[in-house]
Amino acid sequence: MPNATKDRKARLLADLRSDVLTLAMEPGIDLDEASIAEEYGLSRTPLRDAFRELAGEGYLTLHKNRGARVADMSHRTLRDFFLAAPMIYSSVTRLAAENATVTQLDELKEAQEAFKAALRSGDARDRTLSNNRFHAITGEMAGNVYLQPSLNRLLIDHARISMTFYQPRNSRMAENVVLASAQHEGIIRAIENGNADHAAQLALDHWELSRGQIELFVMPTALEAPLGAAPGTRTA
Amino acid sequence: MPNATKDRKARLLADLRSDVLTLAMEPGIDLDEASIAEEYGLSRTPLRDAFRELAGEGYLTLHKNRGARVADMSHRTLRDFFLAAPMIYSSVTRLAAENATVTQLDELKEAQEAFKAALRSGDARDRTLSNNRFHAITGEMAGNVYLQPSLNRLLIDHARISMTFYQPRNSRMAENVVLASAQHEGIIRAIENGNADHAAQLALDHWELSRGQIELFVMPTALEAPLGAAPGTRTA
DNA sequence: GAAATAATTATTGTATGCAATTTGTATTTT
DNA sequence: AAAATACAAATTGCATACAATAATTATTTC
Repeated sequence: MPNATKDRKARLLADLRSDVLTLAMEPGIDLDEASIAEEYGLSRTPLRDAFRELAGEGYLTLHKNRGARVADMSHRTLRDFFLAAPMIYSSVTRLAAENATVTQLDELKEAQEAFKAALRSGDARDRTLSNNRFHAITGEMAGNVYLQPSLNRLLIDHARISMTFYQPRNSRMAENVVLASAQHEGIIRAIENGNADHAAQLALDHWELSRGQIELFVMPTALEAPLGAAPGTRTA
Repeated sequence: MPNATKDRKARLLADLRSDVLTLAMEPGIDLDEASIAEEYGLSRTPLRDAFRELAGEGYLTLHKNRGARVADMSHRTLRDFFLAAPMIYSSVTRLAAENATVTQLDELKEAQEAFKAALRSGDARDRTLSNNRFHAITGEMAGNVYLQPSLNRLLIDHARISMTFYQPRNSRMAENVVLASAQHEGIIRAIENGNADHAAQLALDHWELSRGQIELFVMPTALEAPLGAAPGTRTA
């Protein structure tokens, strides 16, 4: 009577999702059916079912006769990400302002509280997951079945990119995270007031902040070492 | 030795996809596992696997302990469709012009030939499927993993909406289909020349034509009958 | 006779065993 | 010794059997 298989399957799904989002499972690694099935007390049938479900959502990719892998991330996907994100984020946030229900608004505020708590605790995993949840809720608010799948795929990789690039190693980065939190509050207000244009603009601002943070990491300020003088240098 | 189970599963997937796209399977109806499994000579395990796969792509929806249904279409989805379509179509076509390979371009031309052949034959099913394929190829050309899932969902419902609304019942509608074909040719040229801006604009034009066709059907010109004079009228 | 409850049937979800495919290792051949 | 082939182990895919859940029918109760 404790732990129905149904619950174990739900737990598996939730675990895999957050493990992928937080990079606890690295992009590209393949998942062993037998060991995971045993770990969760499930047979391989419902496990494979869960893999298919997660593959449909973009967390995993399935290769025939080769099993499931954590969805890959290449430099190509990073470029695709930069292209698609601002358009989808602003559109979704606009529609969220137009269609949000009071229940959803409460959920959004709740997610934001969790996000702030994560900032205080300094736990990267919590920060990523609560931020992910915040934006996923805006997707539910928008309620557009055609945009939702793209948003959710963006959110998966946004979480993973943040986990690699968002480890505040200087004050500038730390300030940005606080600013991001303030932007969340602004988005909440815009949605609450049904101000669609403003919500869309705030989403773009929010994206720009995130983009800047990522670029800071991808293209750091160059080292300043005089040519040919660096110790340990072998050839020009 | 003929018809490996693998092939039967592939056939099942292809059949279900085209049946959904062409409305041979109506939105909302539920699929019986046992009968379909028998029809295709498969056991229920690979069948359910196929259902999950198609659910991930948006063709079906899965309800727990209630099996699979053909994805629904409501007035709500129609509104969502009108909102999302122009943005996604134009973005994808733009990216297609930037990234298409020669192989993909050949496939696109091939799809367009099939589309024209379908116009000549007058077969609505062929027209819908070849048109669907044309636009799906532009999605592959764009190759943006974040936009593709939304595009594919749009294409599913675009096909279904076209199947209901695009049955040329007057010369205006028939002309529009020929114009749509010409627009396809324009899109091919723009992609071939790598003219992204032009491709994006042509995609918008193409969308507007389709939208107008749909509106013609959703909001037909009103009947002109004098008030109270219609035969068979019962109450005001 | 209508409503409610119980029993039956049908359908979906899971577990196990077997078939097929792939991967790694050992053996053979040049 | 290197390459190629053949064999063995492991992993994935499918089929059947069973368990659990929902839908239907029959029975009881008022």
